[in-house]
Amino acid sequence: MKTKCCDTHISEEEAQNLLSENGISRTKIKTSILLLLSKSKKPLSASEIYQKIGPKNCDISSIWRTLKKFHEKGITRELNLGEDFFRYELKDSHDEQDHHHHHVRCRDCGDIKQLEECDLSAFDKMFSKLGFKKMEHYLEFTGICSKCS
Amino acid sequence: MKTKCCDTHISEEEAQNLLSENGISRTKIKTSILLLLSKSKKPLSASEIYQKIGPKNCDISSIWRTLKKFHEKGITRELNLGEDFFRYELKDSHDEQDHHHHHVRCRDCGDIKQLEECDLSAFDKMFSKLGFKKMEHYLEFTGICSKCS
DNA sequence: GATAAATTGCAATTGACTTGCAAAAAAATA
DNA sequence: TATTTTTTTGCAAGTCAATTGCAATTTATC
Repeated sequence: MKTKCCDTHISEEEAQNLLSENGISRTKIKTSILLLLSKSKKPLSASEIYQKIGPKNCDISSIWRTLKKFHEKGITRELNLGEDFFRYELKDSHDEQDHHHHHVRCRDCGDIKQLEECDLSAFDKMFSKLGFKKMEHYLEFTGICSKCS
Repeated sequence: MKTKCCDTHISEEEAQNLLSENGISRTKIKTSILLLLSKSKKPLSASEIYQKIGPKNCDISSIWRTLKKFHEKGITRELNLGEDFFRYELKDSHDEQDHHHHHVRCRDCGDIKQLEECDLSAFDKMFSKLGFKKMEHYLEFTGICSKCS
């Protein structure tokens, strides 16, 4: 089953299939979180998800456990956009190479936009198109060092 | 006065001058933090600094306040290397353009190395030279959006 | 439908980071 | 140098994201 990270509505049935395919119980909360992530135009934080589901309908700890499990299973990506918390988005499940994209966040209002291209030189034009100024970027690498592999 | 971000020992006097130049009180703690950052081969976290200075010799809140002030004055750079805390390094005080570099962090042992070049295509070679594998990179942008400027 | 396994809510806990306040140290002024 | 003003410090308490133990509930398995 193919899913896209943002702004792609998946049905409740598709969400449940995604859970089954990954050996995860098909519960109300997990389905809801998948639907929310698929509908959102930007990656969501745990507390945003919590607010959307409704504090009466679930506990924040259940959301954290779900997000952790999704991340372990490779269903979602955990993003740090320079805020002091993480955001989560669905991975494209048919994209073996994990063609992740990037985001621009306004340091003033916090608005987040998704970038469609991933060539650094191309970014500049895109930023002016988007109306963004005073760009700063954050680029870091992780890997497995020689001692550990 | 010229300082380099990592692995450059500055003297106590140089550290104190750096403080004065930036209108910051020349206290023992602030001088110590500058010296530690200049000596370290990798960016340091607040708690690493706290351990090195010695918990009996200062309070962690003073370290946080100092790091915050250094950051405000542009003396240091605040880095998020995909951990759940920040690391700090000295900026090169004579580098007007803030030619920041990047880092590789081993997802296994946490070891951090500094990259000397900043051309994305050049990174691949460097990683094999460093013996790093299974690279992942984290690239995000922030800026000021049209609504806010 | 009964049993085993996983998930949930609740409450308590950790760890990064912040803040108010009074005492101590540094800077400014005479 | 002595005195006043300003800044910094330690301590304690607090915030907020994220984690964990446990008993009750739900889902999966047979």
